[in-house]
Amino acid sequence: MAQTPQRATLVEVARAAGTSKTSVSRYFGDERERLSRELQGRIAAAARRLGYRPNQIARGLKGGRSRLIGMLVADIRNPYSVAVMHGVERACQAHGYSLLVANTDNDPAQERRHLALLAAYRVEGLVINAAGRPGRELTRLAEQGTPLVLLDRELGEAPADVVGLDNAHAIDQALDHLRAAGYGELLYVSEPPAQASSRRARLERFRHGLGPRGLAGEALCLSLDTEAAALGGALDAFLARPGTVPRALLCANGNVTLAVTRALQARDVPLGKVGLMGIDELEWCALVAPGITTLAQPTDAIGQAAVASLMQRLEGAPHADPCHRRYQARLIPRGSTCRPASRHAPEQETP
Amino acid sequence: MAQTPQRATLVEVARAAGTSKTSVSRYFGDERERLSRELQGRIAAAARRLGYRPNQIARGLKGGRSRLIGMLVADIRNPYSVAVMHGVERACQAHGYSLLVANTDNDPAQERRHLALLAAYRVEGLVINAAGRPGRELTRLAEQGTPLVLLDRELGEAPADVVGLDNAHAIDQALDHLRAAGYGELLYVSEPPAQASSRRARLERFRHGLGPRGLAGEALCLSLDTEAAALGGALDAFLARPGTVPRALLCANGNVTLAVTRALQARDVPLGKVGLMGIDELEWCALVAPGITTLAQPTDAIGQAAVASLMQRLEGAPHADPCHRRYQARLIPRGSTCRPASRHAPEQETP
DNA sequence: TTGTAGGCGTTATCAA
DNA sequence: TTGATAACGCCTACAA
Repeated sequence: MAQTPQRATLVEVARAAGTSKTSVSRYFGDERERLSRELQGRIAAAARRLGYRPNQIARGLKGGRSRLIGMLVADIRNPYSVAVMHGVERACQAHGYSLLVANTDNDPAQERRHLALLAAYRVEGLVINAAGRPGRELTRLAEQGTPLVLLDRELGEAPADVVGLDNAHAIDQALDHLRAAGYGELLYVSEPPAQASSRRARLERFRHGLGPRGLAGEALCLSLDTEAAALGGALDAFLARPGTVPRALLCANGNVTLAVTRALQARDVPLGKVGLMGIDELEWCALVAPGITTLAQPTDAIGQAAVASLMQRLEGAPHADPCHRRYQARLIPRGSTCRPASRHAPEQETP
Repeated sequence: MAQTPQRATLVEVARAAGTSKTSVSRYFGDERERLSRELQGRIAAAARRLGYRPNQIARGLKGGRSRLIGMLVADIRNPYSVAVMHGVERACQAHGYSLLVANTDNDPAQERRHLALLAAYRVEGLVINAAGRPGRELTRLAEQGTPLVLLDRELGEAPADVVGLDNAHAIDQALDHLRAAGYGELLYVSEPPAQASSRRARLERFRHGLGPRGLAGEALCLSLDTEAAALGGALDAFLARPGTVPRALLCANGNVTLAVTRALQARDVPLGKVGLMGIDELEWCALVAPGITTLAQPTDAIGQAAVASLMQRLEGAPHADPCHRRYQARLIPRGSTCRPASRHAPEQETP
């Protein structure tokens, strides 16, 4: 019971197999072929008997290769973040890396701390899905040679690849869809754009996309955490406005869709009569009657692309110019954008 | 641009500050007070100038303390898992540890691989929310002194603490609530119980809890991945059964609730007339009209308790007997368990 | 208060 | 095909 067989080390295996550290190291490295069949057998037996596992920490120390990728996530409970993270993790694994995840809960202080931590573990690359406030820290990391990938936000300061949604096109898709469905007056609801470039990109495209399509509309930016009450008021005002043009709400992301749906339900507003559409597909969007129209992001592809980008710089051209990879959203039309009056065939899903 | 200032090391800082490795080590360790104010200043300046960050990998090598906690998650896209993970991560951080997350996608092969990986990184403790198939690996880890905590499943083979829901009491709460709401015939829907002890515990309690309450019912166990079609058939059969006793469905976890809700909606079954209740609170349960009654798990507390358990063994009594921590669910009554006919005041939420 | 020397488990560079 | 030996960056006696 109190017996603690201690973790076996390379030397112990070597001793047990009657050989040298070097050979054992070669066996567990990628040079197994250089060893005689017989030696291989002895080492294998000894290792199994002792339950030996190479110490990745020591390994990382020597080679300077931690085989770790870090990921900074602003909100780990956000389904979008998790979906992307899933793609990132699978891709890391496929490349022989492990993923060290740090959640910041949208707190700049934690962001800074976690960034330092990831640096301390000598992650070989970094996927960032957070505000990126500590631009200085990031810049230094980049200068020291750590490849950076930003998810859905540009930082300007640090040289980094960017992977994310084609925001402009996504907004275009939304506007086109809403117009085709007969809605003429829109309210765009977003979280504060200051914190993320993708929010700015979407907001801007919304504002500029109205006129050319003959749509009216305005944007509402608020923090879901601190200004929840304001949302209700704004919705009331929007819905009570005089006029007969059909109105619709466009939600800038999944969190907003959730908050708006709650607010509408609290007001007994039937979905569809007032249009509702959101960026980000969530598992429940089909369940809330009559179904909420969404633009689904290819989260898995985005995650994989992020890692691919890191790998490229890790193995290939570390100092190539930053590149952008923009992915297309997929429209999933549902009842929340079919006006009961003029219900017509829903658009086709983009394949 | 092509300038790569390389990462600074302890020795370089020492040289730059005109002192020895030891003092710099002390400065960044927990012995800053032993240094003269003046030396502290020199070291601080040099470190800042060089952008020095202690290498956690090297640090871990010497002391054998990686300051890493590992977490094995069966399905990282499951909101329950993520919620617990959130608690785990925060707790780790509070104790000065980082969390290395490994997602297995419910695949035993990946589970084995990831377990080996976590071991290779010398995680000091392990939180396990997966099938735990490789019992041998776990047993060895435990024998080698790595504290283990199982989330919501017992393994028997390995000595490990268990943290999770008080399954028996949760089922009791569900049965009591459904009976009080006037439902007399129940269908319990669960994923295959073979893979997790908590599923077995819930299932068993369900079966034994019917009689004493004068309820009729049966259980349906199927894999949501491979037997989705069977679910629809079983629901049809249950709903079409002759008799007038009000019927209700009890879902063993959030995934089941989602699948069942989809199936009911595809059949245009109004919630409430047929009762629906699920274990696990999900953000959309309030949104699907008339609201789905759930039993919420205290995920944050569970996550924190898991880490607390690890810390206790890490710092205190490593070989104490395995202990169980069971947390109570909180009933959130909603419209899906109010029969339209005999609608009565909803029960009070447990605080 | 400060410094010296050795070692943690591994890989890499030699030489045999 | 094998092995001795020196790093890797840090921590920790021990000594001054």
